[in-house]
Amino acid sequence: MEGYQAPRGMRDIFPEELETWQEFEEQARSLLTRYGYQEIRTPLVEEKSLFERSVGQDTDIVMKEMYTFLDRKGRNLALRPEGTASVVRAYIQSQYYQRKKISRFWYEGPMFRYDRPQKGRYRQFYQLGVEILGGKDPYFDVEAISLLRELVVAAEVSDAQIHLNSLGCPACQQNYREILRTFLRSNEVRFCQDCQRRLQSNILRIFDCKNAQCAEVVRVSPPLIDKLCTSCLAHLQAVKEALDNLGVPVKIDQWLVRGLDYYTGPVFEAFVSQETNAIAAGGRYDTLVSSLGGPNLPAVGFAIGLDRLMTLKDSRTHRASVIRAFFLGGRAKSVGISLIDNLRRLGLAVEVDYEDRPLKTHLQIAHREKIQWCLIMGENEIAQQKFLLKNMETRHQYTIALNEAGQKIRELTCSETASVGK
RNA sequence: GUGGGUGUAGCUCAGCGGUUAGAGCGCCAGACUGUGGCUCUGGAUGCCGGGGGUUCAAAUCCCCUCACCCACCCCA
Repeated sequence: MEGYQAPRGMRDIFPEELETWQEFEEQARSLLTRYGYQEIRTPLVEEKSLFERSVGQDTDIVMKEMYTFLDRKGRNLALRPEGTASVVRAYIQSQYYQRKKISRFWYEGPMFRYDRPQKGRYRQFYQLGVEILGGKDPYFDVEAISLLRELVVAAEVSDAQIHLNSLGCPACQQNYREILRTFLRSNEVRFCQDCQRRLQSNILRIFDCKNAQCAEVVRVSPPLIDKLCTSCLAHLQAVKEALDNLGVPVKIDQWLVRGLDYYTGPVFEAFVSQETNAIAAGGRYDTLVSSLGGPNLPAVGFAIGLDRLMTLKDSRTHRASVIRAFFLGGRAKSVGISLIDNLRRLGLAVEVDYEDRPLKTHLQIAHREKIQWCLIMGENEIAQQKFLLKNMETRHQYTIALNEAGQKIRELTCSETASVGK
């Protein structure tokens, strides 16, 4: 009652942490641009049924994890639990496929799932995703996977491992489910309760079971990869070979399956050593566009879990790049404020401490707050039409004439910041 | 959704029926009137997550609730 707190599983991200995010986002944006991807922004809210149809009626996401609500007109809406459905919907709605043969989109933003929170798992979490729409060639899968790898590398986390499998086209999948079901039926009694259920609902999920007995049965069951049709197998092999040639390390993982229903071909997940959960995942979804009412166009994409990735990325704390200004005495304050006003116009970042404190205290505060540069002005300086610029790290202090402020500061802060290193 | 753990000062935690709730770090003030990292001296830390109950007495025991963490389920 007394104090508000963020809803369960949702959190605030403060500037110190955001610095890490922004560092990555900068890299990512540059990388994505170089790969020819364009940003797309879609609503956080969509019709609930969009996700039911795309993600799948029988998935946990749809069955128990969606934030749904009726709006004032009684529309059945949902907070997006993932990004692909929205992008595909936007693509179809705008008939974007009429403008370009191949569309390469990327997006970043919050997703919502009513999960039980854990470390690196939030009810509002952030994904950076990529979708290639309209491309059938295996090289599109290759591009997606190598881009994923580049992005993870850009995050400077220790080496990522990418696992690759193929779920096969709908025909393969149906066929394999039957084969697997028949095989596993004979061992049904040995499965745990969860797997008994999976046998009915989502049979491929049995591959993920950690129960030792289940794992034993799974180990001897016929691998999906052996049951792929020639075209699906060729596609997977082409992807694997091209990745090998490119020097993108991937590991075929025949037990890899995905939780969303729309995947139809190669699927992949990225892992990093410190974490058992995947930090990114994706795959080919050749039937989704048409099943959402669009033309029959193939597609492939992936999403990175940024919350997870960012906890692994080491955050180097550099000194604030902003100049801290403070003044000793009222006259200095009023002269100083018009000085910094000019400096800002020249593009310099300056923040002011307007409080009247002793110089000593100002410096202490600046020191504690890891400020790199202090701009100091008092009566003595005013008398000489000058001010002081102090490098807090080297303790060097420069006396600068008011009329050459901008130029001098730029010289000093550029050269010394660079030489000091970040 | 299932099972378990933890909530005490800004932070890390101690106290686990018995006066007025503690330590370290941090913070504030002074020594030091316009020059920060050290030192010394002094000071404040707080609805003991919230609500209810048991008791002469609750941070401590019980119930409920909220949040976080861990393992499942699932997922990124």
